[in-house]
Amino acid sequence: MELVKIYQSLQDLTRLRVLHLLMPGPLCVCHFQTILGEPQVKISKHLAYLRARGLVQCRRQGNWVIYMLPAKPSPALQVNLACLEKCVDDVPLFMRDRARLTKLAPFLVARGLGGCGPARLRGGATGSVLGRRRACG
Amino acid sequence: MELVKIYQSLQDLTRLRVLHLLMPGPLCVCHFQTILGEPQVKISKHLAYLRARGLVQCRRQGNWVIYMLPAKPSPALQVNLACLEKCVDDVPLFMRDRARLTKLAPFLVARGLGGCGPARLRGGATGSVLGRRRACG
DNA sequence: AAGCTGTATTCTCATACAAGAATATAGCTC
DNA sequence: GAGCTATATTCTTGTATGAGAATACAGCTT
Repeated sequence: MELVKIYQSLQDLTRLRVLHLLMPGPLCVCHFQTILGEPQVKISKHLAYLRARGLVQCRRQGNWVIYMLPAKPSPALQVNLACLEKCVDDVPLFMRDRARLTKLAPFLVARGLGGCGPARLRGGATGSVLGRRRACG
Repeated sequence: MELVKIYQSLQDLTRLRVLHLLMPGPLCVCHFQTILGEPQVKISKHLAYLRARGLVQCRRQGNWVIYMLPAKPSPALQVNLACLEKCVDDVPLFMRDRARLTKLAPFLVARGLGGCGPARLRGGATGSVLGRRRACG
């Protein structure tokens, strides 16, 4: 049942915010972090969750990974995204997210075809060696 | 976030079927059992779940308990129920549920203001003594 | 290749359920 | 009030998932 998977995906606030931010267009991970103000792991795992269920797709662009809604979303997904947008239309948190998204607009323009712009945030990284599957191309 | 609660409630197939069956009008528990073909406990617990989150209301009618959608559903709930109906419109399982519902129509007419009609199924009962909260009036 | 930046995955712990068995209740009916 | 019917709740077990810490990587850049 695809519908159930969709609802499962929508059952988390962070994921709702992510999807809502993707409606206007693709967005790169670092922007999610900036806009949502959530830690890197959290964002990344929710994106992975959505990816695994086909609610989003992604593409690597140099060092950045750009997420977007599916090119051809299923009817059920389309309907539900539309529904989500309608329901969220006057919820402060979601409006604020969109407002922040708008502020990033200048960079987004460049981002459309290129990488990311500035946008600094919390969360660092380390490094080591291993070998498993990767998410994007 | 009310929306999250709604999506959590919609994330289970049995609950989706229950809500879908309630769209045309109130229904008593035994009919859910008959139509869905699921065990009594399962139905009862999902109804309790929905009740706890305000997605359904119920009223006792003698020995039976009639469930129905909220008299005044929130905008978000309304939108999502409409969305659900749309998404489910051509899914065999849901169509079958509705078909079965229709077959029960004669009883439903009587049920509207009264109790239940026939409709037998699995699952018995026992009896003992204790004291906690009840669900309906 | 070394180091850095951006992002993903693994591990661990805690909690939310889902399902079924057993049992509890309420409201009949006799 | 005893027994029955319709429905609900408790207990138990297994699984999904959420959050965070630590770590793994990929693709720059130098």
